[in-house]
Amino acid sequence: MVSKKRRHNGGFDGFLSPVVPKAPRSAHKKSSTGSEVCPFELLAAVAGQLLQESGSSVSSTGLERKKQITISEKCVKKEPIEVKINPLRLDYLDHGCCGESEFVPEHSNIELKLEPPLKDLPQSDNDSALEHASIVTATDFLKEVGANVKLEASSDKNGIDGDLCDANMDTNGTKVQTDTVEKLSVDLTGVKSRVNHHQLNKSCKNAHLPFYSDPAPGAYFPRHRKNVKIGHAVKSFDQNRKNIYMRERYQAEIAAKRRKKFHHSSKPDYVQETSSESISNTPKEKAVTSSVINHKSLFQAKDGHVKFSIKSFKVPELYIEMPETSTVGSLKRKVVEAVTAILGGDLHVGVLLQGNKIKDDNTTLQQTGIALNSDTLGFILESNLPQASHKELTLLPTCENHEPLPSLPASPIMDAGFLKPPIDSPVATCFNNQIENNQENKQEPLEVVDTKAIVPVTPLNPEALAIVPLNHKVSKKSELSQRRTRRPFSVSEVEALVEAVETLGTGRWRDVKIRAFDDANHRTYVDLKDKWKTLVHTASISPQQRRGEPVPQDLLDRVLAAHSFWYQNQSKPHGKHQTEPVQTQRPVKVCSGFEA
DNA sequence: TTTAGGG
DNA sequence: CCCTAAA
Repeated sequence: MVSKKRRHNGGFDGFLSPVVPKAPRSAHKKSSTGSEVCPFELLAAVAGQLLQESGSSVSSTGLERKKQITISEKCVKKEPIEVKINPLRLDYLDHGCCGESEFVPEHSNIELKLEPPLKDLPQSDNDSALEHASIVTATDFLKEVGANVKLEASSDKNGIDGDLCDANMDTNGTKVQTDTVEKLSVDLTGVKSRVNHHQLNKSCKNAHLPFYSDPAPGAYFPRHRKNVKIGHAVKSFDQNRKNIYMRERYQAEIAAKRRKKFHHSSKPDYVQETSSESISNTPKEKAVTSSVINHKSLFQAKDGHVKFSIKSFKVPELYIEMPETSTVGSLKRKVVEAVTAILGGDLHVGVLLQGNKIKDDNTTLQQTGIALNSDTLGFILESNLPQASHKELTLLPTCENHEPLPSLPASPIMDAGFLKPPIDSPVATCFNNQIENNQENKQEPLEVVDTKAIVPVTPLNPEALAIVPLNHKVSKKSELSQRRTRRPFSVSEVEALVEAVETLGTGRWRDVKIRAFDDANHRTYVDLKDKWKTLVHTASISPQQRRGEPVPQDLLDRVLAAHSFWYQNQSKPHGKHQTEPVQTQRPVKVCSGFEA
C-alpha cells in the first residue's frame, strides 16, 4: 500500500513532494477485519451449548440464548442470522385446524434466516449442532415475541405435516398466531436442514408446531413464555437455495443504499418498486427463466369486504434462447431484459382462481367465489396483450377495501429467487417470504414486493392505475439491484476531468462534478474521484500495461502533474486562484515507455 | 451528503 | 464500479 502511494509521486519528475502522508480522513481501513469469527463456528458453538443446556435440563434461560445469538450476529456481519417476526392478529377468521394443505390467512410472519457462506466454510463438524443452531435462532426469535417455544428437532424428513396446529397461548394469555407456513432452509455446508414453520391457527388454543419425529430428545428447547412447537425436518436441498434472509432492517438498508447510487440521476429511478410475481396455484411454469417468486397472498374476508395482500407476483413465462457458450452473466442480463420488457409497458394483471384465469372483469368477487377460494386465488403479471388490460384492475375497486391491512410488515422484502417450492401446489401459497438470493443462480432476483405498495391502491377509480407508474419503476428496480453498466470515460471526458482537477484540486470532487460533468448524470463525483485514481495509476504504468481506450500521453502527464501538485498542496481548497503550477512545471514529455 | 480509500 | 467509514 505504501509503496503504491509513493509510486504515484515517484517517477514523476515534475513536482516531487516529499511524501506527505495524507491524513487519512477515514479510518475504516481495517476496522472490521481480522477479529471476525467464522459464522459457522459461532453457530456451532451456540448450537452446541444449547444442545447441552437443553439436554441436561431446562435451565438455560432465554436470555442466555439470546445473548449468544446476538453475539454471533454481531460478529458475523456478512452472514447474519436474522430473525424476524411479525405477529398479527386477526379476528375474523376462525379456522378449524390447520392442515398443511389448508390455506390460512397470514396472521403473522416468522421469518428466519441463516446465511452461512456456503463455500469457504470449514466443514461443519456436527450436523446436529448446526441443525440446532437454526432452531435456536427460531426459538430466540419467537421468544422475542413473547412466545413460548418448544422445539423438537428431528432428523427425519417426513413428518412434516402433522398437526400443525394446536393452538397456543402464552402465559400472558396472548395468542400467538403463526398461520404463516414458513419454510426455512438452511444450508450448512454439508448439512442440509430445513425448518418448516407451520401454521398455527388462531382458532386453536394451543398451537403446536411439532417437530416431527425426533430422535433427539435433547433437541427440546423449552423455557419460553409460550408454547409453540415448530416442526423441523432435515432435508437436503440443492445448493442454489440459500437461506431465507429476513431482517427487514438489513434489507431496507441495502435497498436504501442502492437507491443512493442514483441520487444524481435526474429521474427518480428509485421510486417504488413492486415486484413481479404471482400467487400460488398458477399453473406451473416451466420456462427456464421463470422467476417464480414466492408468492403469497393474504386474503381476508370481513364484513362483506375482501382484502388482498399480494406479496409477490409470478412473472409470465419467458422464453430465452441463447447459445451454449453464453455466459451466465449474459443469461442474467437476458432475463432481466425479458422481464423488463414485460414489466416496462403498461401493467396488466391477470386474476387466477384455482388456476383458471378469470376473464370476465365484470364478475363480482362474490360471484367468482373468490371470497371462498382465497387459497386458490392468484395474480399474474401479463405482458401487453390486447386482451388483458387494466380492466382487471377493476376487480379491486369492486372489493372496496380501503382499509389498510392490519399489520403488514412495513417492508416485507423478499428477493425473488429461483425457488422451487418443494410442493408446487396450494400449499405453496402458505409459504411466506421465501427468499432466495443466490448470485450463482441464473434467476434474477426480482425486486421484492411491498405489499403496502400494492394493496393501498385498491380504490374504486382509475386511481388504481396509479400503480402503473410504480411499475415502471419496477422495471427499473431490477436494474437497481444490479451493477451499473460500465461506461468507460472517453478521452474528452478525461480531458474535462483533468482540466477540472487541475484547477480545483483532488479533494473537491463534488465541485469537479459540477464544473465538468454537471450534465452527465451518470458520472457521480465518486465516479470522478475513482476515475482520477485510475488515471493516476494509468499514468504511472507503462503504456503497454494500459488497457482500454488509450489516453493521450499529454493528458496523463497532466494527470501526474496535477496529482503531484495537489498532493503536496493537499487540503488547500481555498486558494481559489491556485493556478496549477503543474501546468507550468509539467515536464513535457513525449510519450514513451519510460515510467517505472 | 461528501470525502477518501479499500475492494 | 461498488461499498462504506468518517467527517
